[in-house]
Amino acid sequence: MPELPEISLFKDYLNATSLNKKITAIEFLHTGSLQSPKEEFIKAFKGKKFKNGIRLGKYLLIETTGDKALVMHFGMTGKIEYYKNQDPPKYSRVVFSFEDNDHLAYLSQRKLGKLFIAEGLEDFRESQELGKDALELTEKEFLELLEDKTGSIKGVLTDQHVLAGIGNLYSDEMLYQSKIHPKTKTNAISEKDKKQLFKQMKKVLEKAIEKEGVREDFPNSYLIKHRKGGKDCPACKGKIKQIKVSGRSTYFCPSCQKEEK
DNA sequence: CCCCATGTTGTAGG
DNA sequence: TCCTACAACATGGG
Repeated sequence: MPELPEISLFKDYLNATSLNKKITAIEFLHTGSLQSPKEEFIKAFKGKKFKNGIRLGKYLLIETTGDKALVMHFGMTGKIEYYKNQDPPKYSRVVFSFEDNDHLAYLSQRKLGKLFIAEGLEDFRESQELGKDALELTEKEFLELLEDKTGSIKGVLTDQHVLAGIGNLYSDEMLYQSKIHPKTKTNAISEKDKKQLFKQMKKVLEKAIEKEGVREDFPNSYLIKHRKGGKDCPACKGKIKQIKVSGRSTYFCPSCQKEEK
């Protein structure tokens, strides 16, 4: 699930369920995601409370009553699940148990997610060399970021070091909504189109948060509902095409999104 | 069996 | 330096 909109939902979910309760135990069903030894996690978080979840690109940073923050990354298939009185959900890798006997599980089916211990928000941002969050960017900053880039626009949008939060699914969507071919060289895009892309970037991310990432609930004019090679483009009745851009499967409409070089 | 999947990272080459 | 292609990680679904 996890690009910026999904992490935003995880953040709200965490803040609604798991704050201000003492963590009485941390159980590790699989340690592959840990970026520090598990003893360090126990030392940093056992006996502490989660105070506040903050989204940072595709990362969820959780401030605690201790002096360390817990950071979750979800890879391609991760999520969190709050539960009580039952076995951990399938694919649970780490389980935090609270003083009221409820639990928060960190799940990662494909084990591509990561858990970090961080000093704080800025510190973590720097250590990961993360770009500014896509939802916090101003138009001016966005235009400046694209300024000197020669690579494909899709590659730039999904480069977390340039701007943080956009992945494969939603980059295709905002390019489709902006009628820009994903392979277009970034510095070949007109000022007008870049401003349009900025607008669509915000709109698409906000719409996805509003719809809670549920594909079926998006407007029919969204590519996400037709994201498969050979399907009809909702705007022009052409066929959606699949290609590879920046190593990722990319879907677009060849007649709406003309390739300009 | 094959290919595909909302991510990241390291390597090799132009 | 910057960019692209590709493999690797690990697992499940069609």
